[in-house]
Amino acid sequence: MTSETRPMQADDGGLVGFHKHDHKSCVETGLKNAEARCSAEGLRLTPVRRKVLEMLLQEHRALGAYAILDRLREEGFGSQPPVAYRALDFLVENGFVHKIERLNAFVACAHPGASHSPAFMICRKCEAVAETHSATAKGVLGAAAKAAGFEIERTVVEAEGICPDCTEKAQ
Amino acid sequence: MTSETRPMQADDGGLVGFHKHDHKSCVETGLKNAEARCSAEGLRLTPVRRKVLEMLLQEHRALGAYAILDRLREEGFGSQPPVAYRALDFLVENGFVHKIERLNAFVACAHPGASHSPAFMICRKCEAVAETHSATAKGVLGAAAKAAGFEIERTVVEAEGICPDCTEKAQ
DNA sequence: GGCATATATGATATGGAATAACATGACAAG
DNA sequence: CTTGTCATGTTATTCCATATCATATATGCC
Repeated sequence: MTSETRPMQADDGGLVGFHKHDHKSCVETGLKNAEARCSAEGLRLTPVRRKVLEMLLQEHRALGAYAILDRLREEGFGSQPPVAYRALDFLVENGFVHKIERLNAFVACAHPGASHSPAFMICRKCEAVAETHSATAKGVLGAAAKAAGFEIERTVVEAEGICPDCTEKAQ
Repeated sequence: MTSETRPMQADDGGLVGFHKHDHKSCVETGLKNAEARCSAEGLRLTPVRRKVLEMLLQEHRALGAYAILDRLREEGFGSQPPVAYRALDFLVENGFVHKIERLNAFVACAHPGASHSPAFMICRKCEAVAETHSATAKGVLGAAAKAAGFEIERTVVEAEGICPDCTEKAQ
């Protein structure tokens, strides 16, 4: 479930999620980062938004909107769908959170600040989600798009499969 | 949804890649192809399944499950969600149809028979969907995955933006 | 052909995702 | 204090998806 127990692996340039790492600092710096960027850009990281981001930073997996909603209710926030969706909209719009289309669920961004077209690897067993950049993939697809006269605004790149942990355990 | 109200036009009539083409033969060959493969592989292209495939071949855009369901009802088939979903499951499983995760909707495969990890371009204005192969994108992502020890089973590659038609019309 | 088995379909019910529409609260600027 | 703006709360609805069970139909075997 959690990433705490995963074996250490070689650095691969920014992939987060299947690696052992200092998870507490991961949450802290994530929140700090968001606060910094919000105050810099005049965005308002309100209590609900902050709470949702915190929840997502605590997991390196995707959470569905209704899972988020349940926790919001427990924490005394509003308990109706729009409460969660509005917070998520804000976080996604400003790059703090990504939506995993394959799962209709959300993960905290692992490369805060970096301008990115992210790509994801989703483990279908443990539901862990790792993020990596896909500038290259966008470039390749971009060529096809250019040839067709299609103007890309956003890309969704998600790979589904088995993470290293679950591969090991299966043996 | 919106795809019901958008009239089929002779001149934009099927955008397989946003190109003009003989759309009637497009449907015919699509069906013929499916029949051939099914009889070759011992699959059963039953009336519902065939009808759903035909519907999707007639549009080069994604149809939601409930839009499909509406038309099935009109044609005298069962009118409950599982009827549509079961047919779609069969068609997707056997590569005749793809699901567009971004839209929670379905398109007929434009490269029948080819073993592919498809990639899609989705116009957010007219909802047209073009399919292209993404072997390259998979290769690039595959490198990152291999480095991480992640075993890719399936990829979702979808670009959202504006198709050539809508770009022109906007001017 | 006639029967047993597997598969496909039909219908009911339910749950989860997402948004529309409307009302309220907090707060800053004039 | 009023107005405008933004965030939040609430209700209701739409759309996507699946579990379940009953019935029908095709297929393979005798």
